[in-house]
Amino acid sequence: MDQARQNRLEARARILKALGHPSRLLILEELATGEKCVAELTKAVGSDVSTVSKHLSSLRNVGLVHDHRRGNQVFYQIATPCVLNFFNCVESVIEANIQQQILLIK
Amino acid sequence: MDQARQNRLEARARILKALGHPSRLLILEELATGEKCVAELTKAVGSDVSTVSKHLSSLRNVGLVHDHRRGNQVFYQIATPCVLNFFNCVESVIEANIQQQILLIK
DNA sequence: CTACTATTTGGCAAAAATGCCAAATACAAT
DNA sequence: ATTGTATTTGGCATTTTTGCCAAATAGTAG
Repeated sequence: MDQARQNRLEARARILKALGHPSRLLILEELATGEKCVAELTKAVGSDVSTVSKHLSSLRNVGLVHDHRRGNQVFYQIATPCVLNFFNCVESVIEANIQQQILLIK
Repeated sequence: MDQARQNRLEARARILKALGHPSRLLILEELATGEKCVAELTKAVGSDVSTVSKHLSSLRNVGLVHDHRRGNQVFYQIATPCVLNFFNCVESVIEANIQQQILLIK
């Protein structure tokens, strides 16, 4: 496999891996309606604030969200609207699974 | 957070997690042109056949691919065409990253 | 049945991800 | 400067993922 293809696949995988966690998906859903600060997201997720902060770092590191400080709080927002297309893509796979009785809920 | 939402997020995360590995993305790309047997995919990936077999299990377990045996080989195919939409989604995020100089290649 | 090819599974060690607490940092207000 | 609130980082234990080898299983052919 050539190096360019390898790099491209790794870049894609990094983004998808960042999406592969329920809390991080929840965060993106919360941000879909507009920017939110860490405290708000922490409340929505229900984990320790340090845990949520690290999830946010994961999302930021692959360019899925942006952040900016206002006063002493940090607000996160979805980086590009197209991120939300993921949900449609995933949902159609889940739909197909249901019809084929592949249960993803464990 | 209500249980239904939690379940939905976990189902989505499971699919995205399965997509979060370069070899598994390569496999899906290979399958985009039509079904292939394990040996062919193993050659494309370049890992041990047992490793590739486990990657294929991951993809099958979340309903991204189907398999069927013909003779003594097993052929894999993409389960639903919409899976390929993922690549477009990811690519648009990568594009945005490049413009903002977030490098995903390490 | 035996030999052969193709694939999967078990087992294991190494690596990465997860989530908490405690400590550090950033900023605001007094 | 000190205190208080908001967020991030360090450290660490636990869990999960990864990838190889060896062994088991599935099927074909002689």
